[in-house]
Amino acid sequence: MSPYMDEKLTKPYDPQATEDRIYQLWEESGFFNPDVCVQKGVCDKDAETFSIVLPPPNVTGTLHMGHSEMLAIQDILVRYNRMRGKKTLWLPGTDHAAIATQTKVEKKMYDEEGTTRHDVGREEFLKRVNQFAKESHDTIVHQIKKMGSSVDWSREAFTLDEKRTIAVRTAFKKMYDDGLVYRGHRIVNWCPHCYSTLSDDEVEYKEKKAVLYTFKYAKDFPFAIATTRPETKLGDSAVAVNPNDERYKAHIGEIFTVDLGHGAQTIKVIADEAVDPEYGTGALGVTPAHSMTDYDMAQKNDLPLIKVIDEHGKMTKEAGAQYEGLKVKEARAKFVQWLKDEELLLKEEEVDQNLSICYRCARPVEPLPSLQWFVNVNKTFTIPHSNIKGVTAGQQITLKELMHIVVQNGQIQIVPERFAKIYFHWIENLRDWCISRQIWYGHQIPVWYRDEETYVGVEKPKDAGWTQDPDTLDTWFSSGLWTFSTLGWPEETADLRTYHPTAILETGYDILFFWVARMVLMTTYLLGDIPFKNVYLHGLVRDERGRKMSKSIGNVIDPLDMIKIYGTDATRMSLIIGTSPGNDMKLSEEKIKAYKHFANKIWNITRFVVSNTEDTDLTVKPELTDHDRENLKELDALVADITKEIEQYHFYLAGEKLYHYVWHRFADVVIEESKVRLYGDNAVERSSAQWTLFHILTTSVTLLHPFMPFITEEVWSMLAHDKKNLLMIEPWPRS
RNA sequence: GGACGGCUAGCUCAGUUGGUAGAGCGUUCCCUUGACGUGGGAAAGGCCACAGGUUCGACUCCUGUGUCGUCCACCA
Repeated sequence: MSPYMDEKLTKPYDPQATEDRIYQLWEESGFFNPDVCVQKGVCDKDAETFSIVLPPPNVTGTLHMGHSEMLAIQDILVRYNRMRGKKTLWLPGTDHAAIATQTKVEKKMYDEEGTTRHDVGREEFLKRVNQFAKESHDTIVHQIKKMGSSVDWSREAFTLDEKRTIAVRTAFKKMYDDGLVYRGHRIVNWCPHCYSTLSDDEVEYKEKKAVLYTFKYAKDFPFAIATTRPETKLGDSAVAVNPNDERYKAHIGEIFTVDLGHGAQTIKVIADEAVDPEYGTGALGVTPAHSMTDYDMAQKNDLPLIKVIDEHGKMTKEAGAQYEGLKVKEARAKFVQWLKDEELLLKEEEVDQNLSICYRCARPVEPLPSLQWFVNVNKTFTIPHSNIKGVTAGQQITLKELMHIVVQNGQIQIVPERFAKIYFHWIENLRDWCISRQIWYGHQIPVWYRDEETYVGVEKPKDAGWTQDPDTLDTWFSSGLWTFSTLGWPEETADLRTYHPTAILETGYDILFFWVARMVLMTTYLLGDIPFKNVYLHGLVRDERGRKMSKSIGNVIDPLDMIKIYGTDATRMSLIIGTSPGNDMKLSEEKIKAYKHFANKIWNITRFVVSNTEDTDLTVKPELTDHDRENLKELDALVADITKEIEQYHFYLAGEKLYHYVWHRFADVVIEESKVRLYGDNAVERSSAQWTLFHILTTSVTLLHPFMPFITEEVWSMLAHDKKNLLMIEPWPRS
């Protein structure tokens, strides 16, 4: 018991002088690591576990408010459960973020030395990316610590480290052996600028004005077609009409030979339900090589693919000598001119078009045929064992079905619930997942070729003459394994047995498909289990006007700036209160400031309580007045309420209720009423008030700890009680 | 085209088993009271988007409309 008030308490609360010191204290205690907690008796060896994996931030990224929000929510969950006596693990790591990182380094190289990756070669380029990632890694880790995150750094992982590489290759090989991974010549989303494939989810859409051209393939062709991409028509092999369209019915099955100025081209009239008779002329030029839907029609009707656009976004030889090498737009102008000259062009009109663009560079995506690796989501395979409700070992099942069933049967609960519907809808529309990328940074595909042979394995084949597939895997392939690759899979480690499935995955709704769904896919397939029992989706942090925070608008609020000015606790509270799962939040500096005031209030309450209880032995509970009994009853009700709200993931409510209680009940009412009693000469009233104030304060900071870990830990250390432990391992109050 | 979400005090948002509404910030007035002016006290301010329906009673449930936004699909 300290007889004197800590000197710090005589001054206003200074987060800057407190937070780093406290974080170091926590780290040194080892309690972020559940093994240490077991060793030191903080929790039982057989205690119930609570585990979450940190959604790994991009290794080359910097902390933004979205990260802060996610770290705050997860830290609340983790600290709460640790205090509840669970064996609690929060496993951190970073993501190599293949294309994002590669692009960053390429840009840096180009800006600084004017070189491209091809100038320096693959090996040298990767050396540079790795170096860059390594440096950047320390920045993001430091920033995660600044948020107060109680993650177990001893278990830190990286999606591209050695262990994760083994996991990725093991997963790939298993899928290959089961026929779920295949190499095929398919129409893929191709970004000529990034020079790589994109998955369907990486394609975004933008409304744009476009010209719809109506023209005939030839003067004697019986009808016209309409298109916004005339240049692709050089690769047409059919024209499709609706089978019920009376205008064209008679022509179905006819075959025409036309010449669009680059030689003979065979056009067959086919029927397909997908054709809308109302649009354009009701007849659709089928370009199997450069349209997903046209490709499907081509498959059904056995039509040839004529690739007229190449990977650089330029016309190929097949488009004709006069077009070869031209950019798409140039070719379009030239071909339209040709149509005009030939008097084949009937109409030009402006229409709205939904243009496919690359999510990274926002440039148009070219669908084109390419030899790539895919995950087959519709192929049945035999699941060797299963912890999945409704699925038994040995059953025939598809990846799609697995993804669907674990949410359908409630084994995975999504908060807010409405996202389950969105998830199901996504699965329904899901096509095979293109997983190969033509970039260098990432997991190189574990496939080796020698002449006509193909070898798939975890290790490179021993004998000579093998060449590894140059492509790398979609970054989400490796992050899909995250909940168990971080725990040691494919080895059957104690961690894997203890902490998997994880309790909850907390992330932004914007990566529900990219990541959450892929984790479900990988885990159900590889482990026959779920990756997590709950999914909590937070909204996006926007600026005070509801706009996305972006560098170009200049409306970015940097969490580190806010931490510096207002402290981490205030920043965390501002991201928790007034928000609800799945809904975007608007953040302003004013809001953060308000919680800085709250931190100060806690500080001043502490000063008041400490200075008025210093002369008393608080370990002995005195006789309590009825009034104080009422006060404690109210506190008990608060404990029950806060516990309930956290259990239900209502952090915003728990935080708000704590704020309200501490300020407007405890400070404004209980403390105010206590003054007369503390300064009066009734000994019973006085000691009852002292004990009660002290008890309410210790309970309040305990309840507040998950939300505002720094100030509460600091206050705890200055209270004159017999509890020497850190607040972070103090048992959660019972009501 | 389909689905989903928001629409509650000037602003940002809560409101979970239906009983005519709350918080923060802001505004106005008062208070150098011995924890705190990063404070305290008081006050103003809302036909809870609109229209129907269920009900003794609806911000809360149902139907429809409007509006803003998001996601998905896609017409070439």
